[in-house]
Amino acid sequence: MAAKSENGTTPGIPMPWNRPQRKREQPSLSRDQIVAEAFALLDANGIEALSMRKLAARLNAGATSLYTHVANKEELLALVVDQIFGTLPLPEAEGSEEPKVWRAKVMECAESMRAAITRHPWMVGVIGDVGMIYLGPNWMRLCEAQLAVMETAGFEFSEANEAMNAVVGYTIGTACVEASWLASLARSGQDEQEWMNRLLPTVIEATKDFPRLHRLYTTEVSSEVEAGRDNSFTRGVNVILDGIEATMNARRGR
Amino acid sequence: MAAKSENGTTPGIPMPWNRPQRKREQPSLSRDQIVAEAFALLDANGIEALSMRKLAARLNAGATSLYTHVANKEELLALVVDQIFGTLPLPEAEGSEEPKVWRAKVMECAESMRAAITRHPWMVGVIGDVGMIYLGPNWMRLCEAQLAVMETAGFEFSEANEAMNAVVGYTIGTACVEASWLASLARSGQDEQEWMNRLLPTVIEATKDFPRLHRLYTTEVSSEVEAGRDNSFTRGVNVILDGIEATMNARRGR
DNA sequence: CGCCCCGCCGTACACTGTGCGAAACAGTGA
DNA sequence: TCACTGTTTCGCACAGTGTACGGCGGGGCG
Repeated sequence: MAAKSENGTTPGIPMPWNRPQRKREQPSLSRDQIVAEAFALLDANGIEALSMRKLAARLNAGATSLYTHVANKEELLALVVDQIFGTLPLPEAEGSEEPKVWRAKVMECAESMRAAITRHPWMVGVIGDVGMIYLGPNWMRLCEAQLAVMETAGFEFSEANEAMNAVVGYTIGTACVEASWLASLARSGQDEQEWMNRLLPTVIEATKDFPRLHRLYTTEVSSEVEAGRDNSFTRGVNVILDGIEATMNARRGR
Repeated sequence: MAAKSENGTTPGIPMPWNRPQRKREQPSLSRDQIVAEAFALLDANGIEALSMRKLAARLNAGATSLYTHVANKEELLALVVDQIFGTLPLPEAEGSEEPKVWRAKVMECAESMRAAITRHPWMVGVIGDVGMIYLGPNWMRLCEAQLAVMETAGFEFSEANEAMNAVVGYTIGTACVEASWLASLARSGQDEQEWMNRLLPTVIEATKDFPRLHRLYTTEVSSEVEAGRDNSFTRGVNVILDGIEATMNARRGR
């Protein structure tokens, strides 16, 4: 009773000199720190390396402490994803009147978006868990900028929206397929070329009944896979841009 | 002692007449059954309703029994996904020489693929976990058929491949965005229109700094959201097909 | 009959996200 | 100085997860 308040020899009683003495030594935890560390963890070891406990350990914090800054894991992931989109360069609308200019701007935007997804392949596993990604501020900023480009290029509002959806849809779809490949590649821990060499025989065997795919895999993919993917993507976007431009010209013509 | 072997009144002692009497009554468990039941579970309650234990319970089996038929959960998911692609109609190549015909065929293929994804929105959360989906037999059959259509339409091999990638990429990307929306909608348990009405004010508030998006959400989306998505998708595919056709015409012209 | 093999399953392990209540702390007013 | 308040931190616990392992029991074969 008196022992407790006065000398405190009872083990576990906090005394001034051995007290942890951290007077909230840092802000200690902030949403930005958490997001940043989660990002690092994801980039380092993929999606299954991110658990609330591991993340908290990295931050020298208790697992459940995170929940004062982040509602739940889903929200955390949404924040991380939107932060990625925040690193992409925003296209500027000015000077987009000429076809070559806006095409280049849209192309660059698509390429950087694809690069972001393939550089962080774990994103593919995240967009499924997280609804509402496309309502994040950075994502919206990106969309707004791209719409602005299309509008100053001379598109009507709904045309611009359609065009953007086409490009963005293609970009996300392609990049997701690529990223799911890259993610399973990262898990295997092997070089892309080497992993390809190991996998190719199986694929060729599997495509035995499909002559066109067989030809595709035996001839096309054989060398420099990465550059091949880059070129393929660029051509795909160009095809879409052709379609978009044709649409606008048709409207002007009539 | 004697009671045990002779009259067996002790509870739990197996006696011939109440013995389970299954002489391996069925194959009892098969890969197809497992996949089918997993599919049902996923369709009923989404991705987080599928655990090996729950699935096994549905099949009156022990949890770990599944592993004799399926390597792990990832493989199971891959099987389920490929089975979905197996239900899609295969386009036939014959008669695809005329532009209207092959465009219609490709369009139908894209639409059915999108329909499959949006009807089973949990797929979005799966394509991330599972690499190698696009090496499943049914998926490959689909690709082969689409390539055949493009080739008889007069495209060169690499052109056909490019065209298919463009359409498929756009389809997957768009459908995934839609499905992620639909999945979070399914979790909310509300009607799409109602959920939209509840969400729209927030979105409009959030887009305050982005005039074009603001306009988009205040005017465009207000009514009949589902039909709107359908039309938007169709127009997107048409834009891409325009681009593809232009590419071919350009080659013929030179 | 005995043997082996293989499908089945109970148990166990390591790990997950997160609710709850207690603690530690900063700030305020008396 | 003290009590009180609101916020942040965290240990514990719970209900689950995927799946490795070892045993069990029955069918097929010698």
